[in-house]
Amino acid sequence: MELASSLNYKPNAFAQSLRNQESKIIGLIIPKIVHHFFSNIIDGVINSASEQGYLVIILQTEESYEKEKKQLQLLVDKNIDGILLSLSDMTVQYDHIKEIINQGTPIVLYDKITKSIDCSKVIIDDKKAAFNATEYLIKTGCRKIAHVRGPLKPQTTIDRFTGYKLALETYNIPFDNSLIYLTENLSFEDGYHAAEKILEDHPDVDGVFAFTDLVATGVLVRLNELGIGIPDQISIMGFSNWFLSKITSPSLTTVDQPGYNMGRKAFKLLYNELHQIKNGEPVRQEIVEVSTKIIPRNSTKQVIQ
Amino acid sequence: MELASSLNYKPNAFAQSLRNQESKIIGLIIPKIVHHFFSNIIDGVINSASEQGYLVIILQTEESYEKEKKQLQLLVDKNIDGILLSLSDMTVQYDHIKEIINQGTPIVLYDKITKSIDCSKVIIDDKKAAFNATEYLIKTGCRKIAHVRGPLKPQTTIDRFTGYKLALETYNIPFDNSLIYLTENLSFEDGYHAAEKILEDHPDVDGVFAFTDLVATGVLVRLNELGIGIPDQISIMGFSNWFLSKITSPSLTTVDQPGYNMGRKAFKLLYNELHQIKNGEPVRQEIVEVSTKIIPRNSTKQVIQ
DNA sequence: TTGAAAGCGCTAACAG
DNA sequence: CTGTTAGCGCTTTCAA
Repeated sequence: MELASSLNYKPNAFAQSLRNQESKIIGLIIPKIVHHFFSNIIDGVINSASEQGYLVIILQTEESYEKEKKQLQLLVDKNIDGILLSLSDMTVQYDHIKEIINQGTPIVLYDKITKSIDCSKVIIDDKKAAFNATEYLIKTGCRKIAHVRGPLKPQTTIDRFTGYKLALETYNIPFDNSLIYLTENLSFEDGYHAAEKILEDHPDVDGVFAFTDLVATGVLVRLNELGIGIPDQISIMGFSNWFLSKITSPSLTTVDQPGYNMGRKAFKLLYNELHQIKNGEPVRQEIVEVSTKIIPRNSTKQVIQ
Repeated sequence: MELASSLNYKPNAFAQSLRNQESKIIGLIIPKIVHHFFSNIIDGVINSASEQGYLVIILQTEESYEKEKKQLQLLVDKNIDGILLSLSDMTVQYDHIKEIINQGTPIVLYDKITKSIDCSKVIIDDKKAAFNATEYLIKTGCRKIAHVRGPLKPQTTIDRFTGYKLALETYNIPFDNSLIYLTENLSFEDGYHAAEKILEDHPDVDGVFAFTDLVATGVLVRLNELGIGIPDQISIMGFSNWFLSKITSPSLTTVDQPGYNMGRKAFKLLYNELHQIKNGEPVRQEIVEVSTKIIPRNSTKQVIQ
């Protein structure tokens, strides 16, 4: 041993991997890296992984089903030990994922998940969070609340829409389908244009609940440009607590979605499975729910007591 | 071959790596993932890497010299084929990097570099870009321009400071050291507090050139709060063209620093070296300069013709 | 307790 | 041109 360290011996990672059938590398598949929420996820995953001696390969799906399949295959072909995956918005069929799990590579889903796959997951309760967000708008006096939602298929967009609807029902506000605005890309521009349509269709709207902060920011900037008072005439509620929500004028009230923590939890679940597999223990699927909370800022009015 | 594909044969990546002494994995070391500029870098690197069949392991230094050393070692121990590195702000000594290069793992520096290491680099001309930014403020009528700079040691902060100073000289504006504000973390909060100090020390300042958009945004938000007219009383110039600079009120004039492209170029340089090494060709160091440009927005006045 | 050897799965070299 | 084999460097097993 002394000789080894005096010669500055370092074991060869390839040979170790070949022999032990493990790489100490995991894959992290993300829809889009440049989104603030997802870069927080990456941060959490990388930090907790490195605490356990794992490295992380990152790939993006850019919301494409084909890319999701391709990136998963790349990771499996490299014999990584496990995968953290957030589904692309285009993914509605899950055989490619189930197959990988069946072949022995554990997958943990986070954020954008599906009930159709039996595996560990890290989620937030989107329905509850959207309910709370909408309820908050109602409690600040809003009565005609538009919802700028995302694409039809993903579970998150469905759940947040459902939560919105449920809050209206609970407070006896009639649901009006023409107040629902569908956006495809969940981009700043989508929000920007949605704002115009909302005003055109419903000049008397007094609140907007957007699917995510980026969209909410688009709405906010456009309403500002059009001289609409925020929150006096129209209140805006975002979702995710992106960094930018702190610096809009007025600052954006939003739902905090703790990406860093979700990243850490997701790695933890994967690590546990890896551990169980190595020790020949039965693998326990776990579903961890991370809690959200409303961050009151200045795009909404005071709650009426 | 038919039999192989009918049995769905996939070569074992561990054995391939062991045999060929290459992993087709590269390492990317980044100061802080959650910064918009760096997530663009990641995006560019991952995309161009995957075009050539390479995967990317990402690690952060969080501006710590110790972490930089540690992360480099982790990558080398995993036998990755090469490393893309942006120096931490605390790194002033480069032996750990030179040693890795000497032992045969190619390193390409990007963004935060040093002249002391002889290797391929992707840079912008910080001095020129800062000169242009300051010149732009002068041409819009500013005469008393504060500079919120970063830490003393990194080359980028030095170069941008030098460019600022040079522009003042060129336009016969006396340099005043009390207009230089040092920030340690280059954070939103740093800018926020700097704004207060600037006003306190120099109520007649008419322009602020900040080291980066995050700092500029902090300045902008605080000046807004204090009722200062932007750009009428004080103009603000950022640096990097982060996404958030588009959505501040007023929107922030800034210098576009093309992260995505820099990421692509950096991978390209590394790939070329890898190629040259494999073919036994002499390795050519290259220094690629990516051009920047000013993005005029509403935190500055019109250029006086 | 220490030491030797088999084998992980591939590729490149070499023999037939 | 096809088929066999050595060896990459490690770990684990088995023998001494």
